[in-house]
Amino acid sequence: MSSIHPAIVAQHSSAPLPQPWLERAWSAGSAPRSEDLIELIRSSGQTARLERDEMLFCEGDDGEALYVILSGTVRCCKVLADGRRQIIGFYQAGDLLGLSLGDVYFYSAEAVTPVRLRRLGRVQLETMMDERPQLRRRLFSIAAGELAAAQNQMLLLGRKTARERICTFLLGRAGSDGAVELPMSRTDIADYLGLTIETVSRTLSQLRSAGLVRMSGLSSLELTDPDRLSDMAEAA
Amino acid sequence: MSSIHPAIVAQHSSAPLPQPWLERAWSAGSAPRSEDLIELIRSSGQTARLERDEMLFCEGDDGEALYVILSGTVRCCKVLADGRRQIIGFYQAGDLLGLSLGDVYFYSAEAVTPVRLRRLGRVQLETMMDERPQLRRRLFSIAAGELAAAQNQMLLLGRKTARERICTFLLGRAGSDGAVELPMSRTDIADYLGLTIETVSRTLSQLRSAGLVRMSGLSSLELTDPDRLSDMAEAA
DNA sequence: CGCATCTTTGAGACTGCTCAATACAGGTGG
DNA sequence: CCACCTGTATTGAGCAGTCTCAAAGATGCG
Repeated sequence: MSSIHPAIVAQHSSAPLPQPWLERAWSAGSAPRSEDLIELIRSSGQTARLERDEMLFCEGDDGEALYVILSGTVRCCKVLADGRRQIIGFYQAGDLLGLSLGDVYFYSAEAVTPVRLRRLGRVQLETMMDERPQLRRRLFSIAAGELAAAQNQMLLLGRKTARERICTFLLGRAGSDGAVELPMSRTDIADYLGLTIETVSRTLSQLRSAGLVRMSGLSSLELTDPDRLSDMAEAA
Repeated sequence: MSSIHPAIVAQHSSAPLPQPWLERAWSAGSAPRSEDLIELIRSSGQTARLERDEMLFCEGDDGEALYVILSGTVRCCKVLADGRRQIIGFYQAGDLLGLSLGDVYFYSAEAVTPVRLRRLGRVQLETMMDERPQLRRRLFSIAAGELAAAQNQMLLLGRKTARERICTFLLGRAGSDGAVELPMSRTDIADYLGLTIETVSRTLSQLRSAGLVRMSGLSSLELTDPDRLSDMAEAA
């Protein structure tokens, strides 16, 4: 049950920081996430890298560090004894991982794509939090956003139809131009939305037939009618 | 994967504070929730009361206060345009409400039973947090627990069968003696577990026929075989 | 005691799942 | 560069668990 630990490579780079996933999923969000926090952690942590499908940490491991993703996509998941899996969320550049710094991590984190990230030890983090009220508030606010996202997902999983789930998912990942990148597999999408891969695939095909999305390759598509899609996301 | 052991729970001198829901749902929890925080808020807030079904705050309202429940049960829920409802959680004496102090509340809070609670303004809370590192850590830890509970619920809603959901729910609410109090209606339970009232009712009847629970009235039952129930909670 | 509400039980329908076959994409070697 | 091969995605047919609709049985309140 211990995680494979990635090589820690002391290395700096200043890649662009795309909008974090949370910002979009959390429409009622408080202040826009400032980059200072991320900069701070980036500058005080160590860099790590993950291969595709490599595990960053495992459910049950000691929660010893907070991570900032510099590039790539990470999935966090919980698994039942018989293998059924629920993906808690996908995280991308600018997002924080392992925020629930209890004694242990409550979920496993794995790389969907190759990932670069920075690691900040728990002690170091707590020191920083004690010293900087502003950082503290920001982290609290990010945790609140995470909670709000989780609750939205509970609504989706508990009460939405397959089509609504897919539409919600696509809208949540769409850029302002309607482009959607899906670096994760259909299986990952299914496990995130509480469906099977077949249902995901079928539903996407339906949306395509209905002229709501245009698909260009397996991992990228375009929303051609976001308004209608938006209606479909919340009402059958 | 067997039984849950709510071992702890020492006797408290004054008001009997039932174990907060979080403690039980969050098996991997950090330090047991100390009462000092609750005492602190209790002593600095104003008391409020709610009638049955009365609303404390509504999704979208300004998140101006944190509440501690003194007695009674509260449900927090999110609702879709067409009325479908998802209950995010049930909260009881000792639990905190409105922790996600963003600008607005992300869900509505309503009284399941008559409720007494204490209210602490946001400004007041932030002052207290700045002054007391320990309080701060505790609140952060509680928020983390809330997040963990939400993620467990995502697993339940996304991947568990009706029977598994009911079993998980019952185990989560059982005292050490196997007694379960259900102050909420079947509709509330259904909306919490992502089911319909009929399915809830049928499943409870099945468990009773199978000799796993004994029902004494609508709102209270007893787990007669927690181990078997526990198996059922995670595997069909 | 009577009424309104909630719960339980039943029968049938439907969404999404399972199992199975085909199609596609990406990488490998000739 | 193309044929091959493996893993993933799509499509199809049938099934099952849960939902819907409906009625009867409890419960609680005035």
